[in-house]
Amino acid sequence: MSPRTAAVLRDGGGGPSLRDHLVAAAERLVAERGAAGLTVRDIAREARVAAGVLYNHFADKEELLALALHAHVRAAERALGPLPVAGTGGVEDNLRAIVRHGIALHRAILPAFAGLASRPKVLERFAALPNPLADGRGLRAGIAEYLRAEQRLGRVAAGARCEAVATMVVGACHELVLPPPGPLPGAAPPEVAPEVVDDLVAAVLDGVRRR
Amino acid sequence: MSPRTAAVLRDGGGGPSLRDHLVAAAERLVAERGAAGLTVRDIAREARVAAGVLYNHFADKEELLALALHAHVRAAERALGPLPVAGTGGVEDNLRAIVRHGIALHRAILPAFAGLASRPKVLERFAALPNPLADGRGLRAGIAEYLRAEQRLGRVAAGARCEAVATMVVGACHELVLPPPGPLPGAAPPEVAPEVVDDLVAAVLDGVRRR
DNA sequence: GGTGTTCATGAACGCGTGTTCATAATGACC
DNA sequence: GGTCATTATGAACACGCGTTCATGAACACC
Repeated sequence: MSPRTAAVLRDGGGGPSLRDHLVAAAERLVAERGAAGLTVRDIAREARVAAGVLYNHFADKEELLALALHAHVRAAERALGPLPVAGTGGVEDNLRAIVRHGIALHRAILPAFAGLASRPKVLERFAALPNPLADGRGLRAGIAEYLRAEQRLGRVAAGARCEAVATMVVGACHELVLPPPGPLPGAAPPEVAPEVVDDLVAAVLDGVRRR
Repeated sequence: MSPRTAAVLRDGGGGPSLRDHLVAAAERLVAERGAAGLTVRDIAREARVAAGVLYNHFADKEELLALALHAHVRAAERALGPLPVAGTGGVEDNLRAIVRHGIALHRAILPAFAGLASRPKVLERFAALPNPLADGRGLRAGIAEYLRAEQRLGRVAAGARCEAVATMVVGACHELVLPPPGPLPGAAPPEVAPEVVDDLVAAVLDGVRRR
């Protein structure tokens, strides 16, 4: 890209800066292939820019990847919208929506983070950014909060263990979306059948105790 | 290592072959640092052997890592022992034991697999080995089987969603053990307090429905 | 005791990586 | 129109990786 193009991208009052352009390119690749396998040259090629350019706008590769992951997560959250509000609708329907929300969030986000556990620097930088619902841990907090609110309204059992249930729900969503380690490690996480969601909700509602 | 030492290791009727010695060294490193970051030279150094030696005994690095992971998982399973048997003891105590089992298994195994999602070749080779309880998916099947057996005995509710509950339990164990993506990505997964286990069991038993 | 085979050694190769740097092209300003 | 500050370029660097190979040492056998 020529300096001219850069200037075009930079000025214009709110037009996208080249920095944003680079983050967007990285975000695209992160969504497609995951952040773990990306190289600086991959990102530069996607942005149609020489590799060295990145270092005019970011300290290093990790900073750019963290920003791309952040943008990706934020986009997913925006697309999914908020969790149900306690006191509105039925508890069972709300739980179903929550489970679907969790599955969709994990399906959208998990591949981007696959393999990142062994590269802590990106995760550190990512964690340092403002992350409302970042990594699913925020989702757990949101679900627990919803349950406690319903509990205050008397719509779920007074003795319910809200935190534990939230942990189980998030964990189940995570688990259902994890790709099986077979010979075809497809990039797309598996779909989840509606009956599975219903069973999950039923299990959360009723437990296993014989009555 | 000299060829003499190699011969010493090879013969002796049941003495460990150099191949086993290498797998054991790799297993040690896998347990300590995880399989993702290991290099051939790391493993060779741990085994006190030149790096090229590996290629006399394994096709490539992936084969050795898969075997090391396999050995690591089998060792963890052996150390943990079997799941409770349906019909013996109390259901609540059994569930507690199952949850503890799941947490311990994930704590022992998860770090070894951290970051491996982006390197499918190792996982493929690992999946091709005989894995009874390998990756936690087997644990899910075991828990579901236990619950169905209890159900047949009339000790858990006839309407209980055994598969869904198993998914939630495994997912919760996984979730509790996942290291928070903070500035200190310590190798050791977090401990889990006994009250958390109790809450989880209570949630599994009773659900959240208002009665 | 000589011969053949096995197998560890350690240096080397080829490649891909993140990162840097001198160069040159561009627009802004007087 | 000339000067200057920006900034993209693409070649280059240094490093670490998986892997290979000629060398030589040690044993087994006749």
